[in-house]
Amino acid sequence: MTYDAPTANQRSTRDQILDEALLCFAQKGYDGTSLNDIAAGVGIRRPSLLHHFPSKEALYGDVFERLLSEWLERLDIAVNSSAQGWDKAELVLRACLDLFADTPDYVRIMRREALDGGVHLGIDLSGVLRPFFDRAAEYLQGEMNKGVFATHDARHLLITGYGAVLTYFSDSPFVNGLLDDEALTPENIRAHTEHVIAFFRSALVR
Amino acid sequence: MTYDAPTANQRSTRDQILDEALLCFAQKGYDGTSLNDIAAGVGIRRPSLLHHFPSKEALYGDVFERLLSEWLERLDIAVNSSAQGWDKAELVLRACLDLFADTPDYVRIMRREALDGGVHLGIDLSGVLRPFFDRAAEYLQGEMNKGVFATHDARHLLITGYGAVLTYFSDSPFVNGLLDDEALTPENIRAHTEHVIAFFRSALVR
DNA sequence: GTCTATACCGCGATAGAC
DNA sequence: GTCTATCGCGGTATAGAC
Repeated sequence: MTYDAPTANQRSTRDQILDEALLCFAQKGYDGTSLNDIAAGVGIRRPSLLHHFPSKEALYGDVFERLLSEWLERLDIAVNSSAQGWDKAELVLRACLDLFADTPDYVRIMRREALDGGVHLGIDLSGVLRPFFDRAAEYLQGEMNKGVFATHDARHLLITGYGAVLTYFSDSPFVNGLLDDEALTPENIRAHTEHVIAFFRSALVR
Repeated sequence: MTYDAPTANQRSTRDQILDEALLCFAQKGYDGTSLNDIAAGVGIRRPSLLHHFPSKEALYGDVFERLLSEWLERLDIAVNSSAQGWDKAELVLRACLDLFADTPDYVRIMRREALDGGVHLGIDLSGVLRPFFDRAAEYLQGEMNKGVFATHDARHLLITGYGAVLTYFSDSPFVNGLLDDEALTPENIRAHTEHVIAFFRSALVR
């Protein structure tokens, strides 16, 4: 029998902290989360946590950065695909919905940041997403002008879409109560995803 | 000249506290708001504030109760109107959108509570809104069955609508950045309201 | 009804031993 | 890399004077 090397599926302490921080920040928000909560979840003490990250703010920043890079990566693939018309819009919708289904905690943090106006981040969140927003608005407007999509205000349509896509996941504790069922079961997530796709399709495609 | 009675437009200290608390809780959340913040906004000291409300939680509860009663009151009027078909759906949408346009802070608190799952309230928030939700789902399903509305999953449609109606107001700091303009100017609110109405109309009415 | 003073706790952060 | 110990700050809440 060989020497006990760390098993491959054993994550590093730093990654465990990032995972636990994601969970706590998503559930209780920045101010509602203490470093004690996170450290306890990992099984270490608070000073040990601060050995890996210089401050609470820095830890939060790293959590958010991971979120944002995954989101932008998936968005990039969908946006740069060769699909046309509705197919492309559906690809973008699914890219977001699938990511959010995989990691609903991302959505809750994202929503909290939108509510707070990004005060906990050094970066300008809207600024980062603005290029995607403007490009999407241009695309929608183009398809409307060609008569492929029904006519709506492209920018307000995007905001409505943003709200529709995020809400089911971000407000899942509330949705649980409305549905009297767990919102985030695979079946319910699937049902909601297909609903959102069909709904936007029926509003846009003539 | 008569004796200096409190002028009519001078609100009581208690009401001033409720107003300031609404503002703070909406902007910074429950955990992000200190009683010092609220007291300072009113121009009194923290202990004086605790003379009017027994605790932070009780104050928050009163703020939320005021919000909820106004919302339910406006919803009741719309729901019990004699309108039929799309007209009734539009009345309900406008009842919410108009209230939220008047007091966007209500929306931000409501959203924060939905995110947190109602932990700061003694009441069951979803439980209070559930009767409206169920009744609305029945109505939509009935109109779909009659062929007045296009067919969608009624309950998921309501959640999508909830998200679309709240998001523009709740996430206004983020929307500011996307639009590169103040989301909550009267003109922009009006544009968004009309967009949401038209959008849902085009998805539902055949 | 508002004030001062204070008790008590948990927070983020630092220093230094092992 | 993790720990104990400690600091300073700000939080909620209470007691009592005016």
